[in-house]
Amino acid sequence: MITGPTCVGKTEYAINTALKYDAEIFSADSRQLYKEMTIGTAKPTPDELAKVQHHFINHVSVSKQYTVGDYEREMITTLDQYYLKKDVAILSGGTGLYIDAVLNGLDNFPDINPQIRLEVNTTLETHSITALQQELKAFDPEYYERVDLNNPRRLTRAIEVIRQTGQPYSSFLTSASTIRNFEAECYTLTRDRVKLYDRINLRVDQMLDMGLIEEVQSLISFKYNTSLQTVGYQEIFEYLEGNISLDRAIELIKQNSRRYAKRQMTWFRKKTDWTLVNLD
RNA sequence: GGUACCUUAGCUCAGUUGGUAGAGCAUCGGACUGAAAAUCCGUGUGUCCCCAGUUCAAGUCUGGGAGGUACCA
Repeated sequence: MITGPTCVGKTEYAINTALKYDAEIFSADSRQLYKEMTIGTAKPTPDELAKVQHHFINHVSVSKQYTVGDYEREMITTLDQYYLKKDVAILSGGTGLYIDAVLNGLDNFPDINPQIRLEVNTTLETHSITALQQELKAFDPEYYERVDLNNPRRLTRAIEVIRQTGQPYSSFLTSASTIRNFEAECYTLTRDRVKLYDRINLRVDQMLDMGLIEEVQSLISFKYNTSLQTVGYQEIFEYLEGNISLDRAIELIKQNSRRYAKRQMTWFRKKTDWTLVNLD
């Protein structure tokens, strides 16, 4: 497994590693999954994709709602098949939750009726987050004590599970790792902070040269889909709608990419058994 | 050259009647179990431009200086 913050150089490193071990690459990137998002997600180039077989890149359409659960199930099925013919697989990407899902598995949750999520979101909008907090306190006091009570995403998730199943959300959490039929060697790529930020800034400028604005323009009808809740896209939407200048949009993309990188590093820092590789 | 206004955190700025300073953003740190490039939480000792004066006490009042902006010549 190869990970690291955005723009650290995972793509190249993964390809070289894959070539060395005669392996194929399995992406753990929640945005490169989408077919229509290419420039803004810094996907591997066609040349790079041709060098090594890639999986889970250009995997679904932006119009689809794709979840970590979908990802875990499909990945495990795909890997089971893959290991019949090859010994080494390279898992590469920067989405920490997706990596955990593959390596350790998620707990089993029932499928949620989409109608229920809509209802929970309606509660959130028509009342306030307080209503969700109270509901959580009543039906899952244990989780109520632990969650960020101001985090609407976390509360809606917990409440939708509670409403769907009639059981506390926390009752589904076991924190037990799923036993996989493979062994993982984990590497976190890093760079000096300042150099990483320089690379991010440069790459954003390159995305613009490659036609980021046109790509975002073509996706404007999907603006509210989960897939498009993505750095590089939301800012350009704002520019296209005349809310901010292009310079401001570019500045924001750089800044939000930096913050994203920082959040990734926070996530990876906890994984003390992963080997750090400084590329500087 | 004259007049007015401005100079406080990396940036934009608040600072009431004098009691040694605080917001937003940035930065930095953290959380994270099917929306995760999402979402949420926490984080501010800075020659208050400089020098002198008044005062028990000056970011705040007075004088001088430096820099900036606008208008008038």
